Amino acid sequence: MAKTRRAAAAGKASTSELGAARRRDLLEAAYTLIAEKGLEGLRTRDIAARAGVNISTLHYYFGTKDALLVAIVEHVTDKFGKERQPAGPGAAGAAAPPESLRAHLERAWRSFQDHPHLATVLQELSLRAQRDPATRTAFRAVHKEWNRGVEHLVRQGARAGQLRSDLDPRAAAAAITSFIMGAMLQLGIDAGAFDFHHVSGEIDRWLATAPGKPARGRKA
Amino acid sequence: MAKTRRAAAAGKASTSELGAARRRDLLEAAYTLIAEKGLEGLRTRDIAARAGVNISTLHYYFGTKDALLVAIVEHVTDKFGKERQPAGPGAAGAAAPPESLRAHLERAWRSFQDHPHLATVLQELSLRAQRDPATRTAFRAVHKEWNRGVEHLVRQGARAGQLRSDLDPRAAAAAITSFIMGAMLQLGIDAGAFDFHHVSGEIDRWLATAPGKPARGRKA
Amino acid sequence: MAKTRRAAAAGKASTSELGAARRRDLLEAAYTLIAEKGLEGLRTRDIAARAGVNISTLHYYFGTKDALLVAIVEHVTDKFGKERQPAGPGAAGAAAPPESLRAHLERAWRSFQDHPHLATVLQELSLRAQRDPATRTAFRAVHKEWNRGVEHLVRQGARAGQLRSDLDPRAAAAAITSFIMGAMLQLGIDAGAFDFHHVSGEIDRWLATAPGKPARGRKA
Amino acid sequence: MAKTRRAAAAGKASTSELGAARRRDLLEAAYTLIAEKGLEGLRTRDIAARAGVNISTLHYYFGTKDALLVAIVEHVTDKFGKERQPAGPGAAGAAAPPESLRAHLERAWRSFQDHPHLATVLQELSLRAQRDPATRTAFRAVHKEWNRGVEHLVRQGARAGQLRSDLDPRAAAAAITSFIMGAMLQLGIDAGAFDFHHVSGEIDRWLATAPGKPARGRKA
DNA sequence: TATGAATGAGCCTTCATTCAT
DNA sequence: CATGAATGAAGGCTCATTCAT
Repeated sequence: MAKTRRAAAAGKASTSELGAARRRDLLEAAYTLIAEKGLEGLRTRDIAARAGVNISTLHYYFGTKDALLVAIVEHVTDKFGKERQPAGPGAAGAAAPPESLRAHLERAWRSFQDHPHLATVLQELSLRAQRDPATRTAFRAVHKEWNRGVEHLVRQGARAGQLRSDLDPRAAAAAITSFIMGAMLQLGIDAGAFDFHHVSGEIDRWLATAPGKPARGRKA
Repeated sequence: MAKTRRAAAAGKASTSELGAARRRDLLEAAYTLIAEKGLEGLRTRDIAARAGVNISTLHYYFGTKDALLVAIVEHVTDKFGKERQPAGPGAAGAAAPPESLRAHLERAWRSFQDHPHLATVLQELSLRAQRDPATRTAFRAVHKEWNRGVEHLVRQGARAGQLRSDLDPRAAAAAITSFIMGAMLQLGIDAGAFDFHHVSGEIDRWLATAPGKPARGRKA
Repeated sequence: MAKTRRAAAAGKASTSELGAARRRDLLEAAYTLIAEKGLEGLRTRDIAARAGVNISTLHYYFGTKDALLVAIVEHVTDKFGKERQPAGPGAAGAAAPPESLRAHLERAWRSFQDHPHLATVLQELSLRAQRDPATRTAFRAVHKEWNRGVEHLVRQGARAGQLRSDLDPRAAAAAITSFIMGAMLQLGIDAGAFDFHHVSGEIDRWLATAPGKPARGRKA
Repeated sequence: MAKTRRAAAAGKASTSELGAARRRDLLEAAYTLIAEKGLEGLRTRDIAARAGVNISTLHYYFGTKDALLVAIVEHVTDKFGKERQPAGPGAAGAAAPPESLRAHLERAWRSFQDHPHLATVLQELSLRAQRDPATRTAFRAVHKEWNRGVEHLVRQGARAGQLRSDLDPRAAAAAITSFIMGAMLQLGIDAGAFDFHHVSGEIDRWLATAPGKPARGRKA
């Protein structure tokens, strides 16, 4: 792998409804397996088996393992995007009350809770992105969009008086997204020693207008 | 790999001075290669080749690739530990003036700058730790020590009046270390869109007693 | 195959006596299999099996199927060279009586008779040489040497008064070697319709000084 | 391939005009690809692609790759036959002046020059014929016809007094056709070291009545 | 202590072929 | 007639590991 000898000749295959379904099945299978075994332990045979198709079918749809991996990024983007949708700038147009930063952190947390694989897969892909240009390109979009979303939240919070007015929205967003990613990493290493709720509460307090009392948690 | 067919029978070999040197050479070679190719692309043959020994020699010293990987964690711990030493709790006993949080962030940053491989290797191992118990166990120590170090810093900063007094030191430390790890990840994906200095400055401002004006940076 | 992704990293492996033997075994196995199944049907697994070693051993010694194929050319060169040795320019230095052209043709014929695979393998490689530069380079040497040998024969024959004096030795040699190769091809297609003895006798007669009577053969 | 699991059930399909055209397109595509990539590199998908049809269509018309290959022989026979037509026995009935042997060689040469693929394909099929009975059977006809044609030429030349009277027409024809085939092989290996014109001139001289002076060519 | 040689298990990919539409 | 989708059976190659020396 790694050095794609032949640019994926396939990928075009998804004309029919059924073809699209097969593609989704394969991507979903790959997604789950990445979470379970890591990219290091990902085998095309296993993907095909879990999707209930022959391994040749996988190549028929994606051509190459590398190509499938790139497609996975988009797949995850969709998954992840849907989770964060309510916070997206687009949703802000409605009369819906702006979501607080705290709520965003909570929802991000819940999202990872509900989709236990998401965090792992995201990290795996992040790492791969550092070495593989194709993955990187595809992955940047996710990050940009995510950062922009949080930036928007911060701006709203500040305007609404919920957050300190001296915040640099862009930098704050970068800090927050970084924190979330790092938190996932630490949780993976030592779930018992890291209380997401508690820590995210602390962060919220840093940014809040009225500095409430520090929460007394059992661990942090 | 993964399922070690035969528990590492070796590992005992490091009695002599020369043996210890060979071990170090191999570990250093592995360390560099992990940074360059990732765990996914790590090959025992390459490690041996870079260390200038036969591949059998590698197995003589480490028995198994898995065993070598565990040893790598300790190796990295040492490396990383030395970098952070001045900030370590142990160093606090001296009369040395307490380091500011800002300084810590800056130094962490510089440390990654000086050792460009460190961040990558740390991430790779973090990810592996999530799946491999042996790695996890070995890796937890690093994180715990690191978190404790930062916690100590926060406590000092608060006591010295440089940081807000209402901080939860433990949670703050967890947040900060998480941020640093996440920042490394984001930097790997899109170095151009992430200004570590600027963002860490923002964080520093959140925790500082006197909320200075937000820095006007080009990007964040 | 075809486009060697990685230039054969191996090939160096033949230091010891035993290693050289393994190499020879593998080449001999490949040689036989090419004759039996053709290059089209040549499988590395079969080669290894016939040589009585694991397929990995084959790659240990040759690195690539392509590399092995190039090595085969040299192997065949040796085989073929030994057969033609008496006619070689080098052998002419001795007091040995010069070999007649007829004798050369006869011996070439007997050589192919004794080594039934030789002709087939030679043809397969000739064909491959037209497309693969590596094979071509290695194969040109054989042809050049062969042509030179026959040219020498013609010159000697003319000088000795056995062959017509107006021959262009170089052109005659080219014609003769071409004839032999083409004859092998025709024999492969329709052995019953091609009597090598008879035809080569005819050619000999064309070049001879005293035009003897045409041989009355059963078929030609 | 090789061992056809299911005897070609198709092949019957060519009733309509359009069907015949499709067949021709596919054969022509296969013919070109054999010349370009060799039988070893011939892929049914490539053939279909070059013919502008789906790969299933190929199987609809020929059933099997093997069957298509047999059909190719006939296709080539036609092609080759048309080129040699003026020299064919059939054409001899007319009052057309008999073609000289030299002219035949020249024309054969020009034919290969004009149809650069022909020689290659012929050789590929010759080789295949040695192993595959079906191909062999189909291919023998071509050779027989060709040999008979040349034999006819020789006979005419002798009768007309242009060629030596002591020739064995059958053997001479076999020698000449063998030479041509071998020459094609050598040309493929080392075009720079083989001057067809010069060499065929030499042969012509051997057979001619009046032994002219050997041509002084640059190379042979 | 160190290594050259050898291997078993497995990986990604290819390709001729089939079948429902 | 023609095709898109799917597959079984390899095929070349890799890699961690072993073992005699």
